Amino acid sequence: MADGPGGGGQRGETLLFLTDEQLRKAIEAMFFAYKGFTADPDRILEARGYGRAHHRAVHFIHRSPGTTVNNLLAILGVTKQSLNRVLRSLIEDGLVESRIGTRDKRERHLFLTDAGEALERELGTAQRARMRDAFRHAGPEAVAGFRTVLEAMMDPEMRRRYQGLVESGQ
Amino acid sequence: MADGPGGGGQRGETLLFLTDEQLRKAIEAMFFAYKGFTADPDRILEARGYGRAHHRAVHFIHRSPGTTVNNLLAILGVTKQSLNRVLRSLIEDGLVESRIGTRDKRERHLFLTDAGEALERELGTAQRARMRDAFRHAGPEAVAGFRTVLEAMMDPEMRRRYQGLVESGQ
DNA sequence: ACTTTTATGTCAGCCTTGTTGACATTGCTA
DNA sequence: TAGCAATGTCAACAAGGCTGACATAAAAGT
Repeated sequence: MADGPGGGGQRGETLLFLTDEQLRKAIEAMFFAYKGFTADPDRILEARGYGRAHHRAVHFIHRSPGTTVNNLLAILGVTKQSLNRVLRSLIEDGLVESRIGTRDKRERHLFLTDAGEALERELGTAQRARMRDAFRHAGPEAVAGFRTVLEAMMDPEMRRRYQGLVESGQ
Repeated sequence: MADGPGGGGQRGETLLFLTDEQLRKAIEAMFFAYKGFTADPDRILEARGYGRAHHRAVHFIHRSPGTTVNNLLAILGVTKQSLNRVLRSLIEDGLVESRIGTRDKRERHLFLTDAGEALERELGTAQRARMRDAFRHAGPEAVAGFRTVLEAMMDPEMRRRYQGLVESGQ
């Protein structure tokens, strides 16, 4: 009972006394933080006539070069029609290249062109800068806690996918 | 140098060695977690023919009953036309009540009706349950870190607004 | 060999939710 | 009384979700 705010014991099966009020604050924090999280890329994208959907596509193609359309669909969790609209404009603008698969010729493998990499760098640099500043202000223990909570908040399937991405790089 | 991943010293002016790789993981965690964060409310809203914008309006009216339209505009960060569309449907459906201000009769003070409170409860319960589960799995230190990082990630103006909300309840 | 399934692309149309610009009303304030 | 503030509303547009339907090519199964 002398555990400080939130009470508790060990990680994993902790007994936390969380009031609705505390949870509501966390919910609002998530809302406001996500606004900040997307603010910088949004500004850059707007100048180019792109939106958040383009950013997501560029990001995941950059981090997994050669990924297939189906892979991307699963990660982004949108319909192929929605993704295709975005992908088409990126290909037309010369930011993404789509190569027919060698093993399976039905698949399209997606790559960023030099121009695509340049945009990714611009977006990623801005977003990482914000994240880095937040991390520096919060300190290392906070960063660890942040990642832990975020992972616990994901849908199980997304968490699996996220952790798969983290470990294997594909 | 035996500080574990991320290195570092004390909070506030910590020296963190953050690789782009680590930051990219955090960025993806934020993306996937936000999906989970909104997933449950989205399902409930869809059944009622509402969207996320309705949820946000209902949430902030619930937490600050009697708030004005201008207040809500500032918190949500959208145009009045966009908010008005959502607000109008909520009022028409009898979830929100708009009362003319007594001191300043130009202002409209917004309240949830019983039906509005019922919807808020349904949405809030689902979202808090997810947050609570995530917090329990992560443990108290993680929760503190989570909140700290989120706050640091907000735009300064939004952080001011958020902290104002937290402390005064208005 | 034939059939089915898979991967992808595309067209059309709809919805929510954001935007800008213009304009009207009411009421506070200088 | 003039001007500014708070709100509502109309119109038009864009991004990015969605569904449904259909087409093609290639792999896989029988």
